[in-house]
Amino acid sequence: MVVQKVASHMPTDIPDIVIGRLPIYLRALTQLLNAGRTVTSSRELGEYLGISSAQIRKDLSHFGGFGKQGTGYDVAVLRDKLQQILHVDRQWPMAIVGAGDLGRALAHYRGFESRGFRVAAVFDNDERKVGQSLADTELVIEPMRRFKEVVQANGIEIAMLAVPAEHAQSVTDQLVDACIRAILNYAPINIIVPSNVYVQYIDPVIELQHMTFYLGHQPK
Amino acid sequence: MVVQKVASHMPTDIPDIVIGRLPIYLRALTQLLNAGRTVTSSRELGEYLGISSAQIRKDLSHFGGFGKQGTGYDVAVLRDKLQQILHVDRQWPMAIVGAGDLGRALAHYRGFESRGFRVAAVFDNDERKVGQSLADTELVIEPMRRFKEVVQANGIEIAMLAVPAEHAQSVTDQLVDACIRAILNYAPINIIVPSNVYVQYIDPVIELQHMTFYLGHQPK
DNA sequence: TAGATTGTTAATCGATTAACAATC
DNA sequence: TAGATTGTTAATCGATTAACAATC
Repeated sequence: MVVQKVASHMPTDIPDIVIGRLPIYLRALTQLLNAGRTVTSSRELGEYLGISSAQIRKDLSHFGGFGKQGTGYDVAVLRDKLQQILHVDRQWPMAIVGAGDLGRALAHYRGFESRGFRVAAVFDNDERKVGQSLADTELVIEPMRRFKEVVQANGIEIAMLAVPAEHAQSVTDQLVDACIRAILNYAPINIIVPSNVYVQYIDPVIELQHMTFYLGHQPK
Repeated sequence: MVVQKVASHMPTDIPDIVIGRLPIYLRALTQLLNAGRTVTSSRELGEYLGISSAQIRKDLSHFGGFGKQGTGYDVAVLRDKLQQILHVDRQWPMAIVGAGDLGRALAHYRGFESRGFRVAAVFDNDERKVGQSLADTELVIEPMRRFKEVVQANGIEIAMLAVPAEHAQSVTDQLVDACIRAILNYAPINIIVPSNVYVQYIDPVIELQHMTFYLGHQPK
């Protein structure tokens, strides 16, 4: 999806749709690397991802020439370059807001660390949840009144929003007030933010409905 | 988002990018309806979603004229039309494959029913999990060897894939073998399917990396 | 009626692809 | 060298927007 613009203010002249493909390339390269591959080509990568080789070369050319004629790309080199371009050659501390089933699942997810992120804090306003620690983590659920303080103390700029839809906007306002700059919104609702805050949406139903259009009329 | 094509075989001549926006419109209309609104306009909807009014009118015009000059759109009527177009004027039974934290969070998610979906079965291959029932649901975790049978008995055509990346492809092959036609893949890996199977991806890290590109270089 | 807003056409804008010289 | 593949240019394709007649 990739449906709503990331933000109204784009600090580069590289098309946002190109930026959106870079993480896909990075993920594929990591897979190739794990499979022991050392070189690849735009043709191979394209066939694997269902993207034309020309598009991959064009996308990468916005950032420089990373390949070698006749040979292709060094997988490790290209992965490192993409990590730098996407600024995930470091670990970004993140806040999870909402400690329901989804927030907890995200807190336990082991796939962030290797890809540039780390869950630094979890918040919820339910007093029964505050103070609970999350199994297999160092995390303790904090109350929202401590949000700003904890965010500042940990240099957090990214929040994952996992609260019920009816609270999403008011909680978003708190995130913005605490100078959060990027929000991954799991609530199935549009949120309104200042133009210097980036928002991406994850709503499984949106993706499911996209597919049911094509599935057509006769479910068994 | 919306980065990989939904499928190589498109059964209509309406652009897939248009189809991808319809669920967003539907979600916004439901919100408006919940807020008690009875009419809206392409201008209002567009401002709310950050989309031009012309685009909304153009998108809808692929399916007919649902508005009234001078007045706009009846919210309930347009919502019903979009539900029909997207084939969510019914409930699609779905299988969840993988009963880890994420699979369980999905099984407990209360947001499917009102939007055209229902979790009909949950599967896992871990014998310690098989037979467990999921709190507040009618669901009992089934072993994968029963997948085909349960899928057929329940008329399931959609699966949500929530297994570790290293098992995603082999499990996908099992889904395809059981005639699953649409897969929502939560594993952070590209999966390969026949061209008549639709796949959508949800990978939070992809969305996060899209945003860190813009966040730039100095995390505090 | 006057004001508002649709549905649609044509113009613009931008993204993708094809092709190929350069070169490893 | 011959074969392969890059990076880039120009052509094509497709999506978005502007504009407006129709009309509620």
